[in-house]
Amino acid sequence: MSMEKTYQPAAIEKDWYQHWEEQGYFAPSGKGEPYCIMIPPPNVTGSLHMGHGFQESIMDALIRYHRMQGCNTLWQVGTDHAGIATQMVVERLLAADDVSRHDLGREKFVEKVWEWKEHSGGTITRQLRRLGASPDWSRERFTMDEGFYKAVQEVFVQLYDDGLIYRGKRLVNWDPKLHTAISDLEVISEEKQGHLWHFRYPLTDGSGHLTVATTRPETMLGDTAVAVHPDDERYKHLIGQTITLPLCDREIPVIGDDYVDKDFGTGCVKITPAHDFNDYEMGQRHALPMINIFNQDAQINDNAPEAYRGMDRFDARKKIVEDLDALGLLEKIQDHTLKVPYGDRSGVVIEPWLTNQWYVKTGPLAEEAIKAVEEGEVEFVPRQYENMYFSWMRDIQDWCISRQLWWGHRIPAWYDESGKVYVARSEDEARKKYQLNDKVKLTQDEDVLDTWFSSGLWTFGTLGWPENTDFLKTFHPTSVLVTGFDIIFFWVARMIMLTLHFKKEIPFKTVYVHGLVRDSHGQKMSKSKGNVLDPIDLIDGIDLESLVEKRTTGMMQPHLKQKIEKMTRKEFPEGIAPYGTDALRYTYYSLASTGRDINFDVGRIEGFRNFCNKLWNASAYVLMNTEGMDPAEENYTLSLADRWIISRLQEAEKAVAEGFRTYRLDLASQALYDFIWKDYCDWYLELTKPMLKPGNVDEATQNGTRRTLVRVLETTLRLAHPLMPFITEEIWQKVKARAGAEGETIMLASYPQADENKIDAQAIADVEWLKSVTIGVRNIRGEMNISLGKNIPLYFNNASDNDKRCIEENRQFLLKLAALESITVLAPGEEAPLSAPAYVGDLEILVPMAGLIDKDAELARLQKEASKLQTEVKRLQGKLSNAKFVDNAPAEVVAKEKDKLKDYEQTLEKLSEQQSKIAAL
RNA sequence: AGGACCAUAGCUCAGUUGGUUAGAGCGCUACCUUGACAUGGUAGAGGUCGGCGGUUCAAAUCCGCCUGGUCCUACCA
Repeated sequence: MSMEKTYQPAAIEKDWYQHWEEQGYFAPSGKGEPYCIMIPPPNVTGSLHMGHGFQESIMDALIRYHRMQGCNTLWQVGTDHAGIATQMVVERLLAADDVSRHDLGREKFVEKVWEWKEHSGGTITRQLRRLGASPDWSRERFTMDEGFYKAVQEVFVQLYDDGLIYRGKRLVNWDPKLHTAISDLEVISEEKQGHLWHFRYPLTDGSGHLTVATTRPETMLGDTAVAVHPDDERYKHLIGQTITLPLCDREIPVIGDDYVDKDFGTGCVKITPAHDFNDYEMGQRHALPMINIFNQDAQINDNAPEAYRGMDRFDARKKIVEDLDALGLLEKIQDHTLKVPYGDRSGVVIEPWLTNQWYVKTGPLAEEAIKAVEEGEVEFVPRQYENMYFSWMRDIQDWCISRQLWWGHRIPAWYDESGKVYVARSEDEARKKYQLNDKVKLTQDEDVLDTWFSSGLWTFGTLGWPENTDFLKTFHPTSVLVTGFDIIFFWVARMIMLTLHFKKEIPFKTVYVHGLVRDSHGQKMSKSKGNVLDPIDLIDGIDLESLVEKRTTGMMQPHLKQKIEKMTRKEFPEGIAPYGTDALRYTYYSLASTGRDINFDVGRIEGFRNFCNKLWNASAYVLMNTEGMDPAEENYTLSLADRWIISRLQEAEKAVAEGFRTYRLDLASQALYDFIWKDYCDWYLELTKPMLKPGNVDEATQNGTRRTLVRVLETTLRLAHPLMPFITEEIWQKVKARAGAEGETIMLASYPQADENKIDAQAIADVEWLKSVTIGVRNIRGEMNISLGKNIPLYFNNASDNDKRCIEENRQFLLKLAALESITVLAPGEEAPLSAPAYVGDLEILVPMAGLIDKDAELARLQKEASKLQTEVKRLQGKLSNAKFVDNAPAEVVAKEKDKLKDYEQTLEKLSEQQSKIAAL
């Protein structure tokens, strides 16, 4: 069974994936404890980015881990219909043919969207396969699925009947480009440089004027009051009087309200209840009229004076400032920094606008949702994210759930001709429910629901609710939700609220919150920064020209093109090498610690590609040395090395399990990496070499070595499989027979569990001894530039009984690992040749200098060692001469420090003896 | 304005309940194509753990303040 000289991921990944999928290995086994993860449904228009890659890799590791542990594992995938995003994509396509959705009409347009979805939607779920993800594809769901729509309707109707959904005319965040309301969370406020305009508003009685300051002059057309603080000595006598609003010639009152900050601006605020959230509330308090001055495009409407009608809001602003200036009413213009709200999809300034919308009354739902987390029913990992959750939940606003879009779940509400609303699952049901006869004409609400409304039902809606299906009974509540903190409010909070209300149970037991993937300098990856990495490119590799091309086409700001090109060429002069899926996944795991930012450094993936190659080549060695072996051979004895690697394996298994238990995949992956590279490859494989050399040891010991070699490898592969699925499967298939393992696939093989009884403390201690001695010799060789090709004689002096035993038992190992020509143990009093020394406790390891070592170089080496120790000795002496330390610290700690000091002092003494001996030459 | 998180080697990151000569990978230096692996091996250099104070016998670790960074939430028109 020969293997390629280097690991070639591209050669095996697709085949294995296809095989697994065809064999149905991803589906729940139907046996064992249920374990379920629901994918946070990515946007159907999306494609796989680094953040997805990271998240899916984590979920897949958790799923594979539990599947191998015998759980009945369901990982359910799907996408959400992303109302606004998807509608925009399709509209843009239509626009290319100069067609608008209004040309097509609603029904035709929605058909087009479905067509698009069939052909182009779900790119991301296809890309998921490249990551080796193992969800049950047969249960892939979409938020617009028929069954899911049923759940959405059911929830809407029930919430309405429970009094938790209502319709109301209120100010909403209106997107004048997309012509829809959006929720608070979809509004991004950005700090901008603007102005504060000071206008004089004349008092109606002609006795003077008030000066108001505003950042939005155009809204003055809708002013219905001017507010001052009731205690403001400057103005309080004016409360109750009126001013005549310039340009509109309307009389509006001066009111007192302690919302006004006396010290900001002029202390007088113009109040526009129809176009500002704070003014709206003040309007409610003072029963002010609301004058809406904008149409849906945020152009001035017919409620405003004729001169401004039809103008865009920003043009109107300019015009109004000019006109007021002409009237001598512009007092001054100040520079002013303010937060401007933008729509996160459209990028245009959001307008508070008065419309009829549907709302969820979140108060009662939030109360339960807070309780679930407080009482530990739902647990956040890391815990600190609970604060974020609580702070939002305790200050939650009612949730505007209607959207003026065509793509989405249509609101199950009907109106009669007088505008009275009837909520039911269908028009028929509405008639029955509200006892309406056929003469009443009903029309369905035109609006659709916020995508997150349906996403909120994801855990139970996708399992068949409202029907009580077997899957629902088995897998709900789900085990863990894996998500980014950016989505705690959007989604996690809403899922908890809705699921508690409808299922009377939590949606998931644990929320594992991971960080956000950024570039290696902590910058957010974005097209406009040109620092985007595509996970697929890291897997398959990409040449420089294609990468530059990819990063610089379709840019919103073409002027950045040159900069991005330069940066890309500098960072990736050779393009990106193909690293393979397992290396990418391993990189993700190594970064999955508790931090909030994940800085992805391409330098690290290369290291893990090398790691894959290391495992690959170690396996080649194992295969080469176990050819033709009988896995059932019973004539074997385990050597020290065998017992040691088996012990270390148990410890690695423990560490990996702990990493999974605490969601510290960085620690799990590190433990595994160290075990494979440092323990298994660097030491154990080297130790097997002298054992397998003919004539060195008896047959039973050789059998033991072969057995251990292949069995530890086989176990390690299973241990590593959740993290690196492809390479482990490929190798496992080659070694399983020799290791006496059975099964069709490593995916379904059992997961290794640490066995304390297999931890052999003596073996660990002995190998530690062996390593120390070897490293001592190697240090001398390395520092003295003695080639490893040259075998050297070695002397031991001052050996204890234990040292002598170790020397004897490890003679073969020592000869090989330290490349020795001979080993001599000096008897007490016996004179050693002049040597370069290393010390392991009391044991002196001596490399004779004759013909090998230069006097000055050796003196320098000894001096370096000595000064290191001197620093330590000084530190320890100081510590131990401090009575407070000796009196107060635990006796063990003091004893430990004393031992260390003694040890260092002795070594130091020997070093200086040695120095003077050599110096005397 | 309030809050969270972060600051450890040139770079990207670990560091459990306070006690390690503070670790890893990459990069760097020297040597090495040794029969698994040069995507490798061996050895080495490199850190007043952001700053200042405090608690303690003992602080990278706990507390306070400051500086720098990232990000939430709420905003003064």
